[in-house]
Amino acid sequence: MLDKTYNAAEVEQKLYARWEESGVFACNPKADGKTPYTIMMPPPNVTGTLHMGHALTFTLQDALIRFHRMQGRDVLWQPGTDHAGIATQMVVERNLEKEGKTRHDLGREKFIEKVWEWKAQSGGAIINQLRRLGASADWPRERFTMDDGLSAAVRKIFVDLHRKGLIYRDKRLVNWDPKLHTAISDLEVDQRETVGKMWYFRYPVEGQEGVTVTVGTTRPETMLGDTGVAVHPDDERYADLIGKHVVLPIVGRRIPIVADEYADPEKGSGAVKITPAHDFNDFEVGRRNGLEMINVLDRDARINENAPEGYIGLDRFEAREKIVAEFEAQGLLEKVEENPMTVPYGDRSGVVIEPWLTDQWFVDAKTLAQEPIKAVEEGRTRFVPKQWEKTFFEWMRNIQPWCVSRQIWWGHQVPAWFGPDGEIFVEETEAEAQGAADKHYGKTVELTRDTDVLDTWFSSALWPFSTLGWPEETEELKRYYPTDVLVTGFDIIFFWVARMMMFGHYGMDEVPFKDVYIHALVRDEHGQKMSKSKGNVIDPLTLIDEYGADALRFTLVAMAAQGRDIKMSEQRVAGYRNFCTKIWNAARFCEMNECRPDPAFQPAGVTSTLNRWIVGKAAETAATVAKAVEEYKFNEAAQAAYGFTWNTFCDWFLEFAKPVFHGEDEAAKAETRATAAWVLDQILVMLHPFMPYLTEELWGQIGGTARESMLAQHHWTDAGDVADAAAAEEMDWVVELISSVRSVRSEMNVPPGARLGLQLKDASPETVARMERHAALIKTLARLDSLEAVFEAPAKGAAQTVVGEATVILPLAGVIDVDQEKARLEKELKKVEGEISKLSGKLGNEKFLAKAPADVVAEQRERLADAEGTRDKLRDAYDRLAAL
RNA sequence: GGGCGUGUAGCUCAGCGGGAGAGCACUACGUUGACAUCGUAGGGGUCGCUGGUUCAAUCCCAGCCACGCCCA
Repeated sequence: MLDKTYNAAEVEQKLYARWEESGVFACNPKADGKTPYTIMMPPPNVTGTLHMGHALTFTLQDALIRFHRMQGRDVLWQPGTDHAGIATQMVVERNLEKEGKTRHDLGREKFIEKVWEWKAQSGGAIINQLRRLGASADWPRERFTMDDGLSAAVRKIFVDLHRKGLIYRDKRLVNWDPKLHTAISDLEVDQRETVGKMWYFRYPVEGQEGVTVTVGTTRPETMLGDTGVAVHPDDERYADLIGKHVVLPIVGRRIPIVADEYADPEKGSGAVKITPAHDFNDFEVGRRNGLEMINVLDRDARINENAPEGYIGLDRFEAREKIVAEFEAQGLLEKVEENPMTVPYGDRSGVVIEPWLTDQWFVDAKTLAQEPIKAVEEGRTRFVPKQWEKTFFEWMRNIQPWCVSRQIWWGHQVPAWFGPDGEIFVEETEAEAQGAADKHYGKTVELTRDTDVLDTWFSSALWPFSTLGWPEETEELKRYYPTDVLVTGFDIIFFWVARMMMFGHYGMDEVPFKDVYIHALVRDEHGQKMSKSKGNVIDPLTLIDEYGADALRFTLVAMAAQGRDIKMSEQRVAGYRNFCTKIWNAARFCEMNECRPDPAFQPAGVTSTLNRWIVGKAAETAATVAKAVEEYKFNEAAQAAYGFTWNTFCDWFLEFAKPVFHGEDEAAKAETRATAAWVLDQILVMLHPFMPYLTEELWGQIGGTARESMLAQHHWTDAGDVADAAAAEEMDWVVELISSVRSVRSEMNVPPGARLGLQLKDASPETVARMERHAALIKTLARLDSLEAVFEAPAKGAAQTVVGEATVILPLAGVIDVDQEKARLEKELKKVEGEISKLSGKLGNEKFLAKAPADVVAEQRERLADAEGTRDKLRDAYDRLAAL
């Protein structure tokens, strides 16, 4: 006997262990005849803990995975974590800080050891949190981006790309993080809107007493590195100054005035100062005009020795104040304005990023982007929803070189060695580099390895094939690549999706995934982004503790409509917890009434209308759910399953079944029991991808020892053609009749316990037959004690309503309030008359008759006839009442 | 400035060329032996605004208003 209530916490723990032990989550590379279905789990940061965004993405992935596993596919859900270079290094450094140490005290090698120690202890907590969510990944295949195999893949592709000239070392401006002392990619820069200041400085023109050029700047300290002033070539105000020089105040440097279209005559004074070493735009201007590049900042963004005495060593913001003060003192500060602007911040460090001239490794993203762009254009990779293709194209077609080197310690060290003269040897191993160097120099020389490591996304970009053993030609690689779908949020389309596509094409010569399903962001119930600083974070684990993993999962699935963010509310989770309870209780009811699954049950073979109806509906719902999941319309799948389970199965079928179970007809009883059990099984099957725990538990308990397998690996079987339109029509009529009687009773304030007689006036023989066939359940559910077909006027004092061609009469002698009943009938009449006028208006329109499709016209005619019939019967009923 | 998206019941959202829907909330009634984490019934909407296309527009098109996100 099932417990009175479902205990999620207990069941979840028990079942997860059983799933894992029995190996149902494992893929089977040797399974001949089974089509593979593969999803690469986007590896969460090893430093991460489960948040709501993870809960959503992994629930959807698990739903897809479980669904396809139940469809008989050989499923691989490849799990793992990434090493999160900067984030992890920061975590470990913070721990060291508590001991009063820095990573430099330890040295690189010892520090890396510490990181591995940290990873062994507390890293990867998220993996266990994923288990609590019910994620059915192939855990024994878990990978980490710093694993040996994956690291070998990184070295291999780096060397390969370098040989083809697609990775190169270059001195360029990069986004420099002065706190973390590393370059970061464009994507790791957070552009924040602020209101800053625009300072207008006067630069004296050389040899022209009293003549100055005014330039605006938002970063005064960069003037120390100015090497030119630009004006627009067509700007008449400055035409005679082009080619002349200004003398840079404070510094005293003589710098040219050049003509360049970058200067916007409409903005400020029309003249701009050019600092090629500290601004991306100025860098280009400088290059076009042959301007000098003077770096005035050190790695901490302090002023370096290229600046005048008195500024050296100052922090950039101190220098700014000092420079402004100096200009003011010299009378060269024209004005200061408020200036709305965006300022770049490092997304990890939170400090202002400086464009800084350094030697870095770059990937030629432009070249690598070509194949992925083609793949999406040709539909070999498909974005769902489709509009994300635009975002993808937009970025890929304007892609900049990708700076992949980072000046940190934790990560894949760049496989490049420098000779004594700076010659670079890029090889997979030190020995190979030494060999190449020896050959190059004709003697043995000492090499030093590049200390930089690679951007974490570099290794993540290899994930779809490095996890399968690449560059080895493993059977997994052959079988599971390309993968079926990548599921992720739009925020990493650039970071990761695009880069996987670049490297996938490069390494495997094929798309890494056929579909990219982009899901929404999870926000709080007011639509605010969840963030620690706002304090509006909802912890998925807390919700799991309180409502169970299934309730959380179902909430996320039900709300995952394409193209809309999810506003997470606890109330909604509570609602779906109630749904879990509902299913549990329905199962209890079935159990109490001896509805046991019969392995020999043939859904197509049931005979009673009731059973034919529910079997048809169940099969229809299962098909709807399957189709919706295949189209990534998770909310539709959830809604279909929810509606069928609660509204059709529980509210109607089980209620219909009660009179059968309490009746005398043993054959009907047996068939209905078997049907109920079968339909309940169907419900468990179709809900399993969304609610794995509850469904698995019930599957086991209901089946007893007879079930040989767990639901997680049960095949989603086809019920065959069991649709029965006649049965559906008949049961719909029964439902309508009962609903009408209930409605009248409620509106006429008939006490719920009172048993009434029902007269059905002017019903067709078929309808009378239906009523008789379902008399027992109509009586029970509508709380009636008799049913009778009549053709004369009803007994005095009766409530009436219309169902189909017949009038339903409920004698309420002495109980009925005639005025109230009149009012009720008037309301019904008004409603139907409104419909009649709408329909007859339409059908009276010649253009409608001429142009609308015939079936639409016919349908409107039929509806009009029905409405008119109902109206006439309601009028008759009203007249009879009025005649009293 | 460019791009994308969103405005439908009090709230959260489905739907999307021919009958306005769900869940929650709300109101009334209800301990009928599965379930009060429940049942039954009910109220509630100029489908953002303005035009256009169409026999027909919440749905398609254009413009506008409001909000959100991404990129510059």
